[in-house]
Amino acid sequence: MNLKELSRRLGLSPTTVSRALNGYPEVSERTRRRVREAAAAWNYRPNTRAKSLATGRSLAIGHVLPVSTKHELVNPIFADFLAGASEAYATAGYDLFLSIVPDQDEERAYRDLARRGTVDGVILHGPSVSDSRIGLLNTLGLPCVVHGRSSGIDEGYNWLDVNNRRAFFRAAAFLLDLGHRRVALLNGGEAMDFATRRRSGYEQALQERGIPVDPALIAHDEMTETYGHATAGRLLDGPGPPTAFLVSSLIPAIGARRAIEERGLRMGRDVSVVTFDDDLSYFRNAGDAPPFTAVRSSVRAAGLMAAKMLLEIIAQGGGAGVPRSRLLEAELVVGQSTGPFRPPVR
Amino acid sequence: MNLKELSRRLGLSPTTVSRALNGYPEVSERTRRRVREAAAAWNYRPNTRAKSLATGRSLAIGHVLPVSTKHELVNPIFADFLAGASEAYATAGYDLFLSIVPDQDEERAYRDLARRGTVDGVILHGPSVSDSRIGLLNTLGLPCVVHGRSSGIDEGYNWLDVNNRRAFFRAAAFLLDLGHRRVALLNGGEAMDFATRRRSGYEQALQERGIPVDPALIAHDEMTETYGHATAGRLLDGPGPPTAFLVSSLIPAIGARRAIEERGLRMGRDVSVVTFDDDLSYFRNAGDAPPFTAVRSSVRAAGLMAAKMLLEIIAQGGGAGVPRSRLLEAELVVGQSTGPFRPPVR
DNA sequence: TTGAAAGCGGTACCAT
DNA sequence: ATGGTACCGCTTTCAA
Repeated sequence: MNLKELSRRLGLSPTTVSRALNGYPEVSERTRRRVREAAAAWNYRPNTRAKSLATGRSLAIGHVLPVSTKHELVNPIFADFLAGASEAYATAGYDLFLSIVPDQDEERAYRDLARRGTVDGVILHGPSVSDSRIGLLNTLGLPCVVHGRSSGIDEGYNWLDVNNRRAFFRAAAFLLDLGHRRVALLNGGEAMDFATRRRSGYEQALQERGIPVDPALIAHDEMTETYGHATAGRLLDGPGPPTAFLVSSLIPAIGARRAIEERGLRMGRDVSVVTFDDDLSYFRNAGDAPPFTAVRSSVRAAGLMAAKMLLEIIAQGGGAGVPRSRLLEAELVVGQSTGPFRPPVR
Repeated sequence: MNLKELSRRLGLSPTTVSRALNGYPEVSERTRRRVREAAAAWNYRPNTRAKSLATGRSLAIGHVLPVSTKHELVNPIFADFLAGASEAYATAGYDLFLSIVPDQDEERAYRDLARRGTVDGVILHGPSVSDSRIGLLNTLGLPCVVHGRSSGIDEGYNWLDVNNRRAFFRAAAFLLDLGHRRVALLNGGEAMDFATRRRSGYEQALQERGIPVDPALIAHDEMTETYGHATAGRLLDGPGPPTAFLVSSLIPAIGARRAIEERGLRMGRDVSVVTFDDDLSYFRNAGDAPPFTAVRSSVRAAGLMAAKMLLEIIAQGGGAGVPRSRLLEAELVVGQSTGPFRPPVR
């Protein structure tokens, strides 16, 4: 069932039917209702491709996700972000176009997206410091919202981020105030913008307490399970092992916990592990929202917000308006689950 | 730069340029080369929407993912499956549309997808026993590959699945042969096809060893962290607590481990936890591929295979050919990481 | 081997 | 308030 067919059955022109369905004011209410009912009865759905070819808008949003060629694994949290974004797209009648590309191909992916007219805008994931993609998208004229920020970028851009610095400041402060003196930081790759902010929060907490920052306790790498396992193991076996780990993501934390268990150490008693992923600490939330779940819900919410932001920008012409931004404050949910988080008494 | 523009610059007709670019044989090699070079030089990319409108094929595949309205969380493993599928689509020139819908809306999502001509085929995720979506897609004439299977469906359909039954048989047998007598099964929702198969493998292992199946040790629910935490806690606090847990997915396993840690029990010594997610056990793989990573890699591979299967089906007309299927044997990677997995000596 | 022209399924301008 | 028609960018007969 297409427009022509439907209009023939109604004895109307395609023009009128199109107008009726798309809410144009010049259609009489009687006609509109007739058309609406017929469309529903015949189960008519406009062909998206034809529609977007005619309007010039694709009614789709692209999410381009770089994956490391080295590890090929996707941050699992990403699925929740997409679920949140989907919700926004569904209500706005947009499709979600997903493009998972090896990181070295990413620039080409954006160029293609723009040239082929596949999407009306994109959400940019995993920004690094001075991320070149932001400028590229600007040049291409493709509206964009960055999930995260990119320090070093001068031009205005739209972003939604969590307060990584504050979150890690608070997490580190929490551990230090319990008496920990050797807190290791298992951070993300050095080029990642979030990693620099998290490190800075961690360092500030130490400095405010007059505790020297020990570079040996800070690690930067892609957040894999192997990385968490190897790094935690190395630190635990080395001189002056940490009594607590602050881990940037769930995945390396799984590895770190395994390293701890392998050494017969008790979680939360001999060694504490605090994991962050986006805006929530991996502490325990006493009752119904366990930590990982809480993180995931919040990421889902972030996806929803970012998508809405992008849709608004597109609705307003997509051009260079005032850049929008939103900073989600870190929420620290503290409890006692895998131990009291206190340092062991020597 | 579009076709018309490009052809004007070349002094050729759009027809010839189109033919040259799409590999039609009737174009002279000289012309073809000229066109190819010009296209590359001018960075020409055909407009996907126009192309698919003209050809009737959308050059896109849809992944429709049902999410529980209750929990709204997506199985994180899903991101890896998508990454694998993406790889197949990228090489074939296909796009990936993602549609994450509340489970009660799913039927409408499929109908829309088919009618609006958004995609040439879909991959169906999370099939239940006697899943009605398979028949629906058949009716709609939308080529489809099921990730998983659906017992109770008579008509032929295409699927790719792991050997859940055998995997859980082996995992349970492994624990029982170490001397465990009370092995709890934290399974997925009762309606899920994979859950029935996993349970059946688990039960067979018990029966073969003459150990009665205790229904109190078997739990079925959506695989959330809360579920794992609450269920494991309840069983540990109850009469005749299990000495081992066989958990169907990483997420509830995180909860279960937390319940164990909270009770001061040592992982792998007082209580063992074995997690499955798709075709790999959550045992430890000694060196460079830690368990969770191994699982994810294999899911990625499954995504790649499923996508290739679907693309072949579409290439062959998409119609009702001989249904294809592929059963991935479970791979059991055993090692000692969070303890020897032996039951505690009483 | 190349080109002209008629669609694909809509939208939107210009008439009426 | 409704209809005719020229596009949107590409493919595909059909003719030359």
